[in-house]
Amino acid sequence: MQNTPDPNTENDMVLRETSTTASAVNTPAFSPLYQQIKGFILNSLRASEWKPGEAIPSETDLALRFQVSQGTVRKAIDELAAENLLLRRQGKGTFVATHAEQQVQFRFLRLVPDSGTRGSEGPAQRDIIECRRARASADIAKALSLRSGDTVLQVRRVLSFGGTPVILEDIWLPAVPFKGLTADRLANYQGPMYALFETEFNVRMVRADEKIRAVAAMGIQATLLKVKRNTPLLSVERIAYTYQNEPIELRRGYYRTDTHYYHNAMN
Amino acid sequence: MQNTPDPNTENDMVLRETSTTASAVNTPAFSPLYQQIKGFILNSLRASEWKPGEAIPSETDLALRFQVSQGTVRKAIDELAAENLLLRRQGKGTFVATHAEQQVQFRFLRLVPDSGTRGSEGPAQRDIIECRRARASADIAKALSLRSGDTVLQVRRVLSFGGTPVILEDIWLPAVPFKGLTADRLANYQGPMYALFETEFNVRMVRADEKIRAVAAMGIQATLLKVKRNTPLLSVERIAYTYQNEPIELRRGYYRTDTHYYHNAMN
DNA sequence: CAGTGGTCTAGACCACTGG
DNA sequence: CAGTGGTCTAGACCACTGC
Repeated sequence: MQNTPDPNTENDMVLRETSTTASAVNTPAFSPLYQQIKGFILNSLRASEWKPGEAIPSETDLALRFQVSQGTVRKAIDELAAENLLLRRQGKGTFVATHAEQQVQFRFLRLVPDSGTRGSEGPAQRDIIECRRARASADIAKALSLRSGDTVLQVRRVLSFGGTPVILEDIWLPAVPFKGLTADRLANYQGPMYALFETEFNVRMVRADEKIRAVAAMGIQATLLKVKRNTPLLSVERIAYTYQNEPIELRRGYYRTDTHYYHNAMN
Repeated sequence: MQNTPDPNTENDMVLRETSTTASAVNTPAFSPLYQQIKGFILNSLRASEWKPGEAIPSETDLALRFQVSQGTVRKAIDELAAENLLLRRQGKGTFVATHAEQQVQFRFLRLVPDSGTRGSEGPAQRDIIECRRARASADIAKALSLRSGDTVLQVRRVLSFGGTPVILEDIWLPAVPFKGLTADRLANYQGPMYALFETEFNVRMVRADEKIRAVAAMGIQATLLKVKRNTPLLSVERIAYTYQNEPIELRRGYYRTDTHYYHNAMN
């Protein structure tokens, strides 16, 4: 195979067809090979062809499959690894990232204790206050790309560290992909909720957006977090996305920041 | 030049000397070539050999200089670009990142208005309330890696959007690198403060850590931000770092979050 | 030991910028 | 047009893992 891909080569795995037609105006739409391979891998991930924690085919495998050089596959995987979708382990292989791994657990939880690091307080105590089916209000529906009135699951829980309640969260999930989720299931599962979502519902959280505000604790919040009314709390509204930027979870959290702080590292 | 670097080759720019001695035990300390090149570039940046906004030598230049292939230089630059230290522009060159660029302005300010995007409210109004020399207290000194009692500059300012005060900030800077900084200089400068630091004091902010809490507005804060006492405010403590992870600024901000929110995008 | 990812090369060609 | 970064190749060898 020459340096310049030969358009006449057949059986070329559908790739390499960037802007062949060269018709009239515009439509350059140049898309590098590695981007196309990235797209293919992304599709396989989305289709759960390779599951979180499993290894994907080796670089040489994929290179053969796509009829490209290893370096090209490598660049595609590099980008996916940089986006935390894949995890490379030298000598072993490339693996689909998962929230179940010890190291990257609570990847989206930025609250850390004033002294010590996360985990130094021991495991969090998790109390499910509520778990019920409901109809999506307009704002919930909008956040989750649903229609108003669609069925959603609503979960309310409190996380405590060392016996002190620190986080109160209301979580909304579209009912369809999470069919069968119950309070029991949540309460009995060890490990992060997002790990449960992966193993039980084939939903992997890939990205999240948070809007953070300072608010005064209202009645329920004050009660559940055991603080006085009007205590300042951090309000954290999170929308989490799966592959392809589909919103799949809305979470409204209230954090006590008298013993913890929200940490944001910016590069 | 063969594929395997020949240790006998002379005049090799000090590079390529990873673990030649191969003495007794351990000390593998394998360091890839591209890491060494990355280190060299980092040193040049630190030494202000190439200034923010300027182009660094081309990839082919650097490859010749280090006697390595272009791909190796490329990988070094790739990583630095991913860390936002360099900025690649196809057809033009690779540039030292700067806070003066329109696109990446306010890279560390995560507060955005509830409606519209940042900047949609027009430029911020900046009022310098105070700018004075002081002695570093224990906690300030610790944050800036100084000794208690060392001279620091303290700046207090208010940022307003559409006439409403939204941000109150206290800023501490070590006096030495910022010699000559005055309230006038700050007040008259157009553009982000970090851009001023680059051009006037050769200090480039490269990374920052923020600790975020919800607090109740105290007297001074309430007055300057024109809110009632005890209004919940976002407390944002930032430590900004230059190259080599030297802390160079401590900033304690109080943000009103009734019309704005702190945005955190997590990958 | 074979198999994986990680580094490095030398060279070709493409896409973009500006004079 | 020359010069820059961006893509791609084919092949070599290194570092690490586990059987």
